[in-house]
Amino acid sequence: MRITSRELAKICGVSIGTVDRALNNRPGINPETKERILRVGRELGYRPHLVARSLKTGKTFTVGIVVYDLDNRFFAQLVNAIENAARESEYFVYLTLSHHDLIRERGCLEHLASLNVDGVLIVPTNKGNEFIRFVKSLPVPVVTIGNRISATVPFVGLQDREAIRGTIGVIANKGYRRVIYVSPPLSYGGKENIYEVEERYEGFREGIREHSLQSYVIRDKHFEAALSEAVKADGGRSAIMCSSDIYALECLRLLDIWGLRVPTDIGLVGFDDIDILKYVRPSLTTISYPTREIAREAFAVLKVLMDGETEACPARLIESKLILRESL
Amino acid sequence: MRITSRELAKICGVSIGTVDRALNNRPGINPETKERILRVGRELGYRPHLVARSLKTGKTFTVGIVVYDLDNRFFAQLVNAIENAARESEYFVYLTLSHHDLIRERGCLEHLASLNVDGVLIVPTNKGNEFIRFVKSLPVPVVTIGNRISATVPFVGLQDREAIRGTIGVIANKGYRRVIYVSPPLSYGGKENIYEVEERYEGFREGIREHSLQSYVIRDKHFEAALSEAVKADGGRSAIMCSSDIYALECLRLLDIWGLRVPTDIGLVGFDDIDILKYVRPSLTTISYPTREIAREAFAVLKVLMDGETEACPARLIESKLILRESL
DNA sequence: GTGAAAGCGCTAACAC
DNA sequence: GTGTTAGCGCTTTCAC
Repeated sequence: MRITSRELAKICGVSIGTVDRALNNRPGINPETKERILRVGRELGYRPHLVARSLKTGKTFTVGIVVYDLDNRFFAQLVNAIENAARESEYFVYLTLSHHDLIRERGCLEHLASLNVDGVLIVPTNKGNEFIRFVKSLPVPVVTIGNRISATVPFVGLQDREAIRGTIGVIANKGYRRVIYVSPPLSYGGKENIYEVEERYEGFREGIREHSLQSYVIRDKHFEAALSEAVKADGGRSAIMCSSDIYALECLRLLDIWGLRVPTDIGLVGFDDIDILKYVRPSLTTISYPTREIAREAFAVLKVLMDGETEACPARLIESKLILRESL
Repeated sequence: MRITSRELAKICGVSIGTVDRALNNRPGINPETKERILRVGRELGYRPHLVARSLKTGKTFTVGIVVYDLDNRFFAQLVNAIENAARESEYFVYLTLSHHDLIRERGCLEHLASLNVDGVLIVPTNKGNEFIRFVKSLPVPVVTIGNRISATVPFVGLQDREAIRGTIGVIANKGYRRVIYVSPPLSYGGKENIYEVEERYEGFREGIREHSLQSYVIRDKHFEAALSEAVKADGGRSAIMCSSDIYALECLRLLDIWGLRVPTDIGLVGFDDIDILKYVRPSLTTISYPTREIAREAFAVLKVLMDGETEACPARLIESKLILRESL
């Protein structure tokens, strides 16, 4: 059923070394011998046994990915783009899902290490010194995406803070005097890594300060009541800044129910530029999230590390831009 | 950095065989010895070398997945659910994307075979005898999902045909006299496997026949012009049946532009029940696509095959149901 | 230009 | 209860 290089050697009446030279384009082989071996190999459906090769060479040409899940569009696109980038460099990907679970995430990393992947790309849920030490103890290079865990661990992410701060500026310039910030927490208890959420919030605060605007912050998961109160409160022309498009869509739905028109009565800005926005009216002003670029960059950074660069701790911040549509 | 079982044995002053007994819960070892080995192993960060284990045992506890891409929600959810199902059985997943490319898909399968995965789950793009032979020649069990390639290859999919046929019945009962079927092709040239698309179309034709309705079929990729003509044509109260929600949303957008009200002027039904529908108004009547169930079932089927069942060629058709909302 | 042999880290069969 | 050994399929070094 499955033929080994040793068997192929026997069949061709040559040594296993010669078969290896033929199969892997190594020098020092008679072209005719090579041709014959390759032909027979093809006929017999010889397939290299990558597990055996890896054991010998120590390379698996595999990268491990750890993300929360793929129900989230962002992660799906990210993994998609990583697979593409990896494939271009002849790497294949092991996919593991952490489900935003601290223990499970560590399990994923342990397992990937045991599998001898050449590198790992992770959107981390864990944070803190102990985790940083753990990550550094792994025998493979790890690049974090989105949620930074340390300046000493390679990272690729978005300029979240600058993006929101700049957007608040645009909001101010458009004459809004008050911004309602909607950012339900991804997690409770403070154990999870919500670096990106925090960065966005910091950007909001900076923007508010810079432009002396009024602000109202909603961080409850069930934000309907809070939002209702916020929009009713008087304080000048208001805009809602959401930390993600999903919340913005939810706001849009609620505002519609309450009979408030966007952007006439109130402005609305999202974050992520998810693809379903084109089916929504009024069209949503949002901040782009260049997932593909992040994925490419993350793989590129990992590649450098996998290729032997051990001293560097690269970090890249990808720029995002405001996409002005009808809702602001 | 990385410690092997042989080194661990030396450090503990025992043989490698004893270490193996300790690490893998094998009988015939003094509990104290075992405890000591485990403790030292933990302290030194011993991690089993899964590549070496696989080479020896022939099992990798890995399944390969081949899908078009993850930008498509359906595939993302499918892969997500497969990863979950696999993990429950202690399997990990290799993810490969075919991008609906015939050659690349074969490459994915070849590679997965070389990697010695224990099984493969694939939503195939290829079809035809030659491909069927190729799939059967692989040294690992393969389960096809969605697009069937042969009754002799394990398959898990949806009852597409019955679902649409039944839906046409509901449309007829609601008094519609004419159904416009919108199903832009996924591919051209007839080389690609569009089994599911074909099944849906067959279901449509059967339904039309059963209920003696008028029909109008649109299969162009750019269907705006055709749809415009179709809705203008007279022929009694009409409903649009789309082969996927994405097209239904597109139709909704166009109908809105043309000033046609749904469902007052025209009915509309989608397929897949994608999650963004809740942000759309009028809410869309659609046919469910129980992705999770399909994924679970597919993995379950594969598991049986991986566990040694070689004679059977299981096939499962998952039921889907019509979800009545405002648009019909 | 080709062959022989060692060994990657593990498991499993067998010996004691 | 523990040790020894062969070998999974490949790559790589060295000898001829």
